[in-house]
Amino acid sequence: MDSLLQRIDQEIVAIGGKRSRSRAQVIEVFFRTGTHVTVEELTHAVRKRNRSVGSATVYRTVKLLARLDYAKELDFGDGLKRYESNLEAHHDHLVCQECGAVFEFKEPRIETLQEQVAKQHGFFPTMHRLDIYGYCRKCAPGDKRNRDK
Amino acid sequence: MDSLLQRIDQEIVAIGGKRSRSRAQVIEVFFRTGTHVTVEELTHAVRKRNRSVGSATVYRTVKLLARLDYAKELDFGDGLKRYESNLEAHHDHLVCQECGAVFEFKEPRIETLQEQVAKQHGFFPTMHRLDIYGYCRKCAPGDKRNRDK
DNA sequence: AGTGAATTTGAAATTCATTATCATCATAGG
DNA sequence: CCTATGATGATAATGAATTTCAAATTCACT
Repeated sequence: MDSLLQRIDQEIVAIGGKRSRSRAQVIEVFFRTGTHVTVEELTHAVRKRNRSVGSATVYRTVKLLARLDYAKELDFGDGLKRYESNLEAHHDHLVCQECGAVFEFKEPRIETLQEQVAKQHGFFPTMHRLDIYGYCRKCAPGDKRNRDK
Repeated sequence: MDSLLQRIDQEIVAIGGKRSRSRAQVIEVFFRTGTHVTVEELTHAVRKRNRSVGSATVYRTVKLLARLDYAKELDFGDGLKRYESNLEAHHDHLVCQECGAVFEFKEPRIETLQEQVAKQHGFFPTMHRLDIYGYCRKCAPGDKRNRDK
């Protein structure tokens, strides 16, 4: 964990940046925090440690992590962006439309098919996003009345 | 096409709405327009016929179509929502990060795997979104220098 | 055709996440 | 210790999307 922070610090220096206390705190909390965080959530978590950190810094830091490929930007269509660590292997998401819970899954066969499809279209993929929306076990509707809310 | 508009009109009446000239124009242009339109594009297209249509009406109409399941809301992560007709069979998207072109594809085997995955997690899927980002044939980079822009 | 209740409209105002601005502060190299 | 420059945090600005509201339109009922 510390070595991760060091590594990131080095990369920041390498692109002409300086170290800073606030940013280091944001980064550490980000990697410790559960995944799929919104900036607001992350800001709140960081402020528990250091009340003075402004949300602009959190926005900047999380964008920086995404630029350095340590974080991935997610968007589940509810109007706010979420971020997750990009250290773990690639995975996709199951998003519950009722309670907002997000589950992760891996399915290498889907990845394979995606590459095939891209190739068929003369397309050079750099990344993809697969989100499955629906109802998790807890929120599963016995009937369909929930649907239209 | 006319029967489609009639059918939609009937549904609107069924949920307590009234017919209106502007909305009918928006709906017609929407179904005639190429797919993946932004609200801005659609507004512009509608105004060619009827200068007086306001963008609020376009926003409202396209939301209404989505509610009635005639349109699908898309989001390719560039900050604006896009809409496409929901009449055609389901398909997914290849999005070029360079020129913004969007290509559609169908891959039933991916759909099947998605349902398997959902079932494995006790998840009840209602829809999904698969977007593959990368470079289309035209924008394909010979080297990797394009990547970071 | 006329009336009235209800919906829709377009313009403008508002909302809200995100980004930019800017004066001040912190960092790091000399 | 000095200085140049990047980073910060408060605040203002941006921009897509939504809401407000008075005026216009629709439509069921005469």
